[in-house]
Amino acid sequence: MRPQKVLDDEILAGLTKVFRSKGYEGASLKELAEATGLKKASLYHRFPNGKQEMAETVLNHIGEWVQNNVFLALADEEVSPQMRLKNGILQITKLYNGGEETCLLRALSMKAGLDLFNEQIQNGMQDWINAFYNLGLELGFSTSKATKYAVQTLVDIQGSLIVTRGLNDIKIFEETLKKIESNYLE
Amino acid sequence: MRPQKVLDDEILAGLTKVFRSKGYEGASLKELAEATGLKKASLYHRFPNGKQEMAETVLNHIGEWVQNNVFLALADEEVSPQMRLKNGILQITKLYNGGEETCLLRALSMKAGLDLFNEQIQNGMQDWINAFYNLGLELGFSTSKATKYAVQTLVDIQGSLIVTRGLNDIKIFEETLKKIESNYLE
DNA sequence: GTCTATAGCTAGATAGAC
DNA sequence: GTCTATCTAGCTATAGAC
Repeated sequence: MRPQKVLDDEILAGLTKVFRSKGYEGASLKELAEATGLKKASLYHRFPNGKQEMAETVLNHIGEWVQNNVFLALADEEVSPQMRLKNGILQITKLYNGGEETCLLRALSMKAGLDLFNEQIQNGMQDWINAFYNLGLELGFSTSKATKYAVQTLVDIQGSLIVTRGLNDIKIFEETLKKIESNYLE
Repeated sequence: MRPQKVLDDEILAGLTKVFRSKGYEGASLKELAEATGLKKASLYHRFPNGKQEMAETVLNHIGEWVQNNVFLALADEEVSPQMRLKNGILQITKLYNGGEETCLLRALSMKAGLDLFNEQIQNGMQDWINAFYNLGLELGFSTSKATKYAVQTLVDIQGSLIVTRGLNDIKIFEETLKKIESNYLE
């Protein structure tokens, strides 16, 4: 068995970078190949269903990362709800590289991507809301307040990433994370 | 002079619909032609610089609409600041068709579009912030509070449109507009 | 498992008849 | 001003050598 020229992690990192910045239709196989260091044909060996499978794999991989880092921090029963929030927000900062990176769910949310990944996008967003909903309950919120705050938190994250990119001003993302934290803790 | 087969308004409407839903790279000339009712070659007659010019035209056209409707309502000195807000939000609902339509600035905000339309997108977003900043001042806010609220309003609009699409739940957009209104008026 | 080469198609864009 | 026809380049995807 010939050794893999590129490790799986590097492949995933390359695919992720391209899909995040270019979206589904904007990501060409040429770019995906260059970003992973593999040739196009080799990519098809790893992902027989082509571009769609590559995007699905990236979606699942980021989804797992969020589960194992963001949501785990938010639900960690070892520490206080206040501390969970702080830790969760730290993981969110990491996920979006301080506001430099866009959200993959959003990047795949133009018409073509939405049609293909409708379910993953919907579930992914619902998971975010659920994670913050549960945190709200732990902080003593009513169910309706917990829901309201959870939805607003997702709106804040998505909106601030958009505006951060549009205005090329990372402070908007940073301030929004601070606002989310103080929202829950006041 | 041969009569134009399709009125300019219909052409713009078709281009707008496609760019909004598909983004810049996702919008193909085939689709743009079908949506406008013109053949590709005819589109090139109207827009000699091709797809980029079509997107620029749509950007400018929506920008003007926003100026003449949303911002005008928000700045109308004939009525009270409270009423301006109500009217402005009505225009925003119209702009996004109650949450069914995405924001063009966002649709053109993936890498390729950002590179081409950086300036229009940045100016467009800054205009939104300025409009709400001025409204805040009229309501007696300090400059720092007015800035904070204006940025948050843009974040709310962009974020709620994303989450509305992702969850396929238009109530998120509706509730966000209500929240923006009560934010300013309480 | 990776590569070169290429198929088959669609993209954006143009020429020229009417 | 609109059309049919076509160009070239790029796309996704596959074949087959190593």
